Amino acid sequence: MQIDELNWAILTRLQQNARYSFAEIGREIGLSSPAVAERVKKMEDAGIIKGYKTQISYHKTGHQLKAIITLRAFMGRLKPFLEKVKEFKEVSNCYRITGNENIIMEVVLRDQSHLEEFIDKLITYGETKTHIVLSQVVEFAAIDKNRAK
Amino acid sequence: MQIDELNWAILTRLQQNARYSFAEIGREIGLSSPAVAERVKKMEDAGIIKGYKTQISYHKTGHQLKAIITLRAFMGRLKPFLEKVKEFKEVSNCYRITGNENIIMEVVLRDQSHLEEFIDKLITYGETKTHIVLSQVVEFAAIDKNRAK
DNA sequence: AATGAAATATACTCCCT
DNA sequence: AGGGAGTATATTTCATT
Repeated sequence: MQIDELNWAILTRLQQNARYSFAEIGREIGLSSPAVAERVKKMEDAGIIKGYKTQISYHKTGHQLKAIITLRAFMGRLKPFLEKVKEFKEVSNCYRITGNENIIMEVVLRDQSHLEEFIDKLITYGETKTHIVLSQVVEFAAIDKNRAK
Repeated sequence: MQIDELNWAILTRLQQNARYSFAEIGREIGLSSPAVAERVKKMEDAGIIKGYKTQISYHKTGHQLKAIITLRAFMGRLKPFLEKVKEFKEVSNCYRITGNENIIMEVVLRDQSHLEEFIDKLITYGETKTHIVLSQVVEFAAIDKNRAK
């Protein structure tokens, strides 16, 4: 499925604010609201739009720290980890990557003792390296048509 | 600001789907829609809710690869990098972290030549290490009340 | 802080082009 | 693929408790 100018205009707005109304988007790009709704529906069905998420502050929900943890899995322990990681509520994002480490994850934690606990849960799977997040410089930047320039 | 049971119930639903209507949330948790709207407004004002984002497929928007790149900045080059990184459209997320590397970023790229180009842009700022993302095991997991258990 | 009601706005469905 | 009309639903505002 191709993404034309109008669909990019829609995607730009929905990435900014997922609660943008179809009517408002339509007004801005010169389309009726059913037309916007139909385009959005098609982009959802095509998998271009994957979902609508609310970002919440980890800090204001009682979590003092965010960390990036890499894992270099022991022989035969990668698969069990991949099964288990979905159950770890601390993990916001987890990627399988190339390189010396197999896994990189973003975790949100109550405090340092919670970090300690969490690292302990990982030791049966592999060697870990922990990096505490000091600040977030860029957060969830939108993908735009000209990203690839 | 405290987050009571009802607010957690709202946050859970909005994290699942940012386009959930207040009326529907209200029906599920036993509140009128103005009550839900008011609670959401307060959580926005308090900074608990930071925004509503649409997730789009980088693959289906013409980007073949995602990578995690770490940067170990040269002396005096961290600050210039922090200014500049916001302009790099390739960067979705960028964190300042503790440890041997100062910076970790998630980047979305057209193809390998685009990766090469991008790494070239970074060489004046520091040493980089690149990890190609093979798959995403956990994506944007919701923060829930019991994450911290 | 929540409700119910009224006014406004939006979304959805259907038909037409 | 989009417009327009009609209906249903949602949001917003406000008075009340």
